[in-house]
Amino acid sequence: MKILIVEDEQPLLKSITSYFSEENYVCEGVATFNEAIEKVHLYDYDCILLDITLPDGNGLKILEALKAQKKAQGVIIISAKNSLDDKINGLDLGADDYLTKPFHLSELNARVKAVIRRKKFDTNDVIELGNIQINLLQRVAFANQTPLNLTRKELDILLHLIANKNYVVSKSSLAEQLWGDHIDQVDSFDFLFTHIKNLKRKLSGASARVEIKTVYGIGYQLLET
Amino acid sequence: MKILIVEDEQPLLKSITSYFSEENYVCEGVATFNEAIEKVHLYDYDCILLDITLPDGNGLKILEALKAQKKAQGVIIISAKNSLDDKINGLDLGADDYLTKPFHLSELNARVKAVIRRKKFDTNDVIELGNIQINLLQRVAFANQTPLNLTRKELDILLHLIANKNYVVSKSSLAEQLWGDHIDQVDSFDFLFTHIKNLKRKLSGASARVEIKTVYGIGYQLLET
DNA sequence: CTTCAACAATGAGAATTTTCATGATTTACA
DNA sequence: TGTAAATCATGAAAATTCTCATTGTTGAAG
Repeated sequence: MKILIVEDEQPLLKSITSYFSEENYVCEGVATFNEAIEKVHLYDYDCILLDITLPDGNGLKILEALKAQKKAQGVIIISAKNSLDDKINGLDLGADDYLTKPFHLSELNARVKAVIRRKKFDTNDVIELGNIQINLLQRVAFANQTPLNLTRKELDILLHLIANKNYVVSKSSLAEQLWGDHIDQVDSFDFLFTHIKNLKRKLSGASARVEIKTVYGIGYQLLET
Repeated sequence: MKILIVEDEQPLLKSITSYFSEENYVCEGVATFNEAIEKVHLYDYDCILLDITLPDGNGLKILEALKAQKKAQGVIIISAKNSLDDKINGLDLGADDYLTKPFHLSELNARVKAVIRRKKFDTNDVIELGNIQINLLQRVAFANQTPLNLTRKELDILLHLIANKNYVVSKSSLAEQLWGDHIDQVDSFDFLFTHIKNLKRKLSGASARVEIKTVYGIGYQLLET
């Protein structure tokens, strides 16, 4: 997951960046209107955190620019508490969520997760990746026309990996996805290993053109092949 | 679950009330400061939705009153969009969440759920009910000192029933609790019946002083005996 | 008071999930 | 490099969860 943080207050920018880096996001932070415009044209992000009160231009302009190119990233607007009317404008212009300062980083985190999820999955009921197709409504997956017969947990893992395609997903992130907040510190990832093994077997058995690469000590990474 | 809605705009009050009734909450709605104060002193609520711009007094006063008596209900403040500074005051005065108009009822619903959950469970790691004890951290349950050996799903069901003690919990509500948003419309509750059966067996087997009463056509209800 | 249809309980078996013991790989570091 | 410790893969067994067929119950309508 890659996010762009547009924020002119340096301390806040730093704390957001370090928080989300900690959460295993790839973060880029910029402090000015021009940098933001440039980044947005050059790279793809999964989510953009946008402070709309920038010194060299109104952040809403960036929102318009984002809408013009139609990439699939989510946008969360951050604003100072005295500019609330921007909320209406921002949401109208296509932002996905809105947060006023001051806020807790955990709240921002929750919203980023929600926005990314919505963007990735909610709109289309069928996900395609390489020769894999997943019908989210029926929760069934195919590789070429043939069903993969994934179990619930296997599908959950696959979806989480697809949502973070090309990025390394930590074991604890996967565990959280599978088990919600039931357990804070999982003492063993045995069950994960097993599910990953079975998932890999089914995928390669159906000659799916994806690879689940294991990243030693960290987690797993899904790549198209 | 019982909630009090304090809101002077009649149409909004009605729509909130009907929405949450639909969601199987017991709702009471009042439109004035005095009514609210009275209700709050007479009854216990799990959550109070509080519009702080009332005609006959500032809603924040109610918050103070709530803090004075220390019942365990959650409070969510609702305010018009131009009174944002109330947010700080409200949260300082002990509100649990804050929402500005206009909002989606589903968002309000999500926050109510979150607040109730936090209030019910997060603070103390051990729940007691009758002769039942549940350690939430280890997720183990006892009746008198002996372990009930509940499985994950059984414990989830029991917790959801305890959270709604004395109220009838619909089957779909339980199913959602067990399965998250995986399935929208469950076609069969067979798995629920089975888990309930096993849970009942384990509870009575350990002579726990609670009863899971089945409410024909609706769901289940947990009572102390 | 019956009868009927919808709903719920039950037990058995199938499928999935989890645990565990063992063996293979990777990495750090001497 | 070589070795040890940590991490991961694997297969089999145990535990849990889910499905299904059957039986029992409930409440509404005649």
